[in-house]
Amino acid sequence: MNDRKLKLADLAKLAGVSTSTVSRALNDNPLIKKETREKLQQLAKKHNFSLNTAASRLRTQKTNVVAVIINLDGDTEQSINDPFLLKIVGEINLALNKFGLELLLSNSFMASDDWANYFINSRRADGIIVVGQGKSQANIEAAANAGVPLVVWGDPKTPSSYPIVGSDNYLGGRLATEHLLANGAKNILFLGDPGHAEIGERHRGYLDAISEAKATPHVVSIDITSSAAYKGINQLLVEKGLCFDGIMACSDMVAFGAMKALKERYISIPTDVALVGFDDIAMADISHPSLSSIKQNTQRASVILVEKLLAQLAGQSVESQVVEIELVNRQSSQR
Amino acid sequence: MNDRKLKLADLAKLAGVSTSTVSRALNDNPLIKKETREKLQQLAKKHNFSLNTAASRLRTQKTNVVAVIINLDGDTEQSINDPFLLKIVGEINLALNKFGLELLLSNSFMASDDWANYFINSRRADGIIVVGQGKSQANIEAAANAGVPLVVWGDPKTPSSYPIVGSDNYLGGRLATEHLLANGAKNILFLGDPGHAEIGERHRGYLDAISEAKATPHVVSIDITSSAAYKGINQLLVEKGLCFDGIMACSDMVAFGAMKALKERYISIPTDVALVGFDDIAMADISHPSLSSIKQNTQRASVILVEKLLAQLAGQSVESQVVEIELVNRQSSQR
DNA sequence: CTGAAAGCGCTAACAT
DNA sequence: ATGTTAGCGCTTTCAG
Repeated sequence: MNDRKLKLADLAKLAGVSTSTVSRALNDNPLIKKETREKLQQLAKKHNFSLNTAASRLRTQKTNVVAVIINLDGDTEQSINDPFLLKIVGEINLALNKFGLELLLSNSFMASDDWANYFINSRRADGIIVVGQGKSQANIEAAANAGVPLVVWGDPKTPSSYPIVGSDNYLGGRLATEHLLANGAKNILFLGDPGHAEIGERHRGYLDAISEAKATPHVVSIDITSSAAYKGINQLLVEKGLCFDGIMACSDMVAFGAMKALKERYISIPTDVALVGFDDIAMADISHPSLSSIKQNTQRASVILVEKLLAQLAGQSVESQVVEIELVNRQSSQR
Repeated sequence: MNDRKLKLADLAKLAGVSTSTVSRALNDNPLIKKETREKLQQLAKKHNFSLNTAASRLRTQKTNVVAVIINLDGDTEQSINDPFLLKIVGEINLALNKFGLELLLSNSFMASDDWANYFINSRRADGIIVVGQGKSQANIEAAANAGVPLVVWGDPKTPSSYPIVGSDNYLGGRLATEHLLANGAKNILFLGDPGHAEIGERHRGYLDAISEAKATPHVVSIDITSSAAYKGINQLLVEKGLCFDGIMACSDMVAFGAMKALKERYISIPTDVALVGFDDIAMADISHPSLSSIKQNTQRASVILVEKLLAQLAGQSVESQVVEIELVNRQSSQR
């Protein structure tokens, strides 16, 4: 790093071979004899040499970079506060690294209308992973139809011209609700915004489970934030009193907001109200009472997302895919 | 995006001017007459044209990319679970975007010994922002001395040859402790690992406040995770009973772990034990009781980090800088 | 104010 | 198994 930056040609001169040989050796091209290759790789390491990615990207027309876009309807609240996002982004990064790809992070470009163009046409990235479907899929659809290689973390059952990888939200909603019913809850609230794609599916699962149990559904539609949940439950309690004995929350953060409202009024969890969240963030285990939740397999989903993106880049056609979910049974729903 | 990718030369031909004119126009070079410039910019937009960043990076030897490295001693637990990290990374991204820079995220390369080389020598990024000092600063120091442009989010009072931006951790520790004392706590525990740079400073602040109050310090040294805190407090209670009436936790997540242990034993917060955390994550406001905490100004710190990196890239010498902190007073410490 | 032309550092046909 | 060489698409000196 101290000596003026070496280039491939310098290294070639040092080794007394041609630039193509060095290039091939460093790229593990099998055309190069093993011992030559190893010798050159050692020389490179010794001189602290790295290929200039700008040059090789220009030449190969590939970046090995994937842009990850956090897509949250300008709902900055959630974007900044939900730990679940970090979990996903972290897992995606790991998955990308595994395939030799790098992660260009963006949480602000979704706003502009030609975000896809921005990343792809400018050769900033080879493909895009969109995290979250948001409320409207129109712009994603448009980008996909324009030929932008992209995959989406979201609800895989949504009809789309691009692959969506995510949990079986319907099943999650159903399992959570059935679990509450099995634990004796009769009047179960759904807490969340069904207008949001993934949450809409959770809501459907909830509705079906409720209807099978011949119970009455009740939706408290709120923004996907703790504070909205807190306010929503508070208001309901003020207006109608304790008219429910179970809550299926659309996310753990939302569940915590509800929990706070309940605790402040000394409504016991799970005795008076049983509660299940969604996401299984770290806090679910550490809250008191601990929060039962639907665990999403973010690690597996991330690997699949990357694999699908790569397949797409290789020209294959790819389908949406569901990853399994699991109910994690903790104190908040146990009675 | 449908027609084969245009290049600068194509656009120049379309407009009947030279490539240099187009290049200058798109880069807002004042040399170009205003009307020519606007005409060309419109043409570019109309044809959905973007400059090929690989080519321009190769030519200019600048990437306008900053690598952000999450540095956490391979302590994956915290890395994946602490919402505070997301907050910082999000803010840094915003700050970078403000300056026309992009964020290359890395949470796994710190492990390799030549991470700095990897990003800088290969021209993947112009500079590096390291988030967190971790337990050892040796490798950061080495990279900085080798001339890698880098800034660190950490404790600004740590002696270093690179600029560190972060909160006044000493003051934070002191304020939190003084606050607990003012609320009547006599036996205040410090919960966290003082071997960690930033936490060490918080600990020093704690010690000074304790000693001024002629109280007795007591450190429970644990990993910076909720579960370690939970176990630590549990064990202490088992072995010595309720031998304390206040806890200064090194982070909010750690505070929540402690809270859980206390609640499970029906020890009242804040009546029996008053509690203050650090970071002021969203959950602090939504927990019950809500958690008093030292709020770090991550937004301001992020902007400063980016400014300092830019100054460094411009060849100026830059110093570490402290950003203000603030005690947010909530229920957990109120009596 | 605009144009011509060189060259950033690499890779991959093509040649041997 | 290795070398020669053209060229990826842009920016910028130099010339006008």
